[in-house]
Amino acid sequence: MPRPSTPLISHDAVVQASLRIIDNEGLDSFSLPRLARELNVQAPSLYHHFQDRADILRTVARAIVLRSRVPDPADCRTWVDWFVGISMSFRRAVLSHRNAAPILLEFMPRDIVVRNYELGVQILAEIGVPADRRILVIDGLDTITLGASLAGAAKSPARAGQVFANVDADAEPMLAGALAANTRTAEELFADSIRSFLRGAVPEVPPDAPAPRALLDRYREIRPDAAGPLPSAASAR
Amino acid sequence: MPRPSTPLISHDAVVQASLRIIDNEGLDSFSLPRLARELNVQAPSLYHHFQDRADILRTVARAIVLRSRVPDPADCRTWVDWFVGISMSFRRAVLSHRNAAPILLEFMPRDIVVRNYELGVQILAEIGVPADRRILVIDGLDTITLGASLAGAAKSPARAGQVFANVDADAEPMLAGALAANTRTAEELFADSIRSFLRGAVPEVPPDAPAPRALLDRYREIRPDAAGPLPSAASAR
DNA sequence: GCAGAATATCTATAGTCTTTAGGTTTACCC
DNA sequence: GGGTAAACCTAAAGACTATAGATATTCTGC
Repeated sequence: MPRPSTPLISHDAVVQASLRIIDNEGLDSFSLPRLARELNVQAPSLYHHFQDRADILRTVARAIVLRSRVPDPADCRTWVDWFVGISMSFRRAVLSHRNAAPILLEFMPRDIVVRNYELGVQILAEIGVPADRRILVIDGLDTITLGASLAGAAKSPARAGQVFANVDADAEPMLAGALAANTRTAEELFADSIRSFLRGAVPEVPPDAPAPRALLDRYREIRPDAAGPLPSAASAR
Repeated sequence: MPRPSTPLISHDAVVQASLRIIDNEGLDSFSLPRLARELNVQAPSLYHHFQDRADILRTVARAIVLRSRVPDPADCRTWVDWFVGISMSFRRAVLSHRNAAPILLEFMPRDIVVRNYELGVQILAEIGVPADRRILVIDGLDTITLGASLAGAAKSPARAGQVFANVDADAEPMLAGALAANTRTAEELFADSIRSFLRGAVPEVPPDAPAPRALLDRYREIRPDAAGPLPSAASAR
């Protein structure tokens, strides 16, 4: 069955099929024969579209991260809202394919992330953060966001909702007590961590200072693809 | 050559040999035949000591994390020093085997980390952090530390020192400018991120409040193995 | 509307890797 | 000193990545 009228394999179909396998059967189940079967094709045919296995995984990683968005200016009353929004969007994108976390660690498309940080630095400049502290803020956010997303995704699915697992109330009484006293969900903890970090890293700008609206609107015109509503929180708790 | 007088394979020897391979040749080069060769042994012999490949990697992950220590009370003038110290110790332990980061993501020994957090919660209680906010602090620190360590380790070795790679001065002028204005090393940025987070998460306790010395000393007596000097920063920049 | 080139699939196969099965010799225990 | 268990071995099954080369279809230019 050589050369069909319409190609059986496309980059998009490969990404979708890969994510279907990884989401439903786990990363260990992903292999070229398995992926080929999902596409009704023989494994070596994939090499006509991708250089090697890593090339496929790189493409999958890009697709996951590309679903994260710069928040809609309308949703950002304060400058803090913007940073919390972009971080949550990334986190949800990662957690919606939690089995793919190891792929993201290896093939994180830094260029996509870096592109969005350009606007982040502009916002910091606009609201009055000194030049020598802007990288501290951006790097800190990058770290917290990536770390929380990957670590959250790596949790066993059963304990995905819990904040900490493996806590023994006998061996760690205070920690167990703190967990009992905690009222926040994992997602709320994440958002509050971002807010706490910003409060501590930028003490001279009040957290409820308004977002620089003109800047956000201008960016939206330049790169309409980057902005958009946050994906649903449904499966990303 | 069956059953030698002294065993050729031991858990410790396997961990050391594994790390030697992973550090020098990369994680892709690690395989049971390669490990067996390093130990002058045949691959299936490893199954007499470990259940499977994952069991070996789990053991390696534990060994890496076990090298992180609770800081020496003498080095902790303030409570913030203690949290910065424990986080830096973990980060250095991970970065001293940067090629092993994917192993840590999959096999992170949460029980070791959790054990140390018990003392963290006790410190927070002692200095007056309200019960319902203690998990926010511990979880935030956990996230930042794990995220910064894994993300830092995942960087290509050439760019290990740089804060951000892939920044195009034409496409991202403000970000490039911020990078130029940054005076901190990656390690200093990490420490400052921790301090910023603590300042923002615990605004009611001054960052220079003293560490609860009695608590730290008591813990050191109970678990002398956990405490100790930070490993050298030599290769963990 | 056809020849030739390029394309998209296939089959076959080499070379790894993980893991199991089962054999062999040495060390340890009573 | 004899039996059992430990710690190694060889052989091989089964899966996966990747390459080589065959084959039929579509596209291009005339």
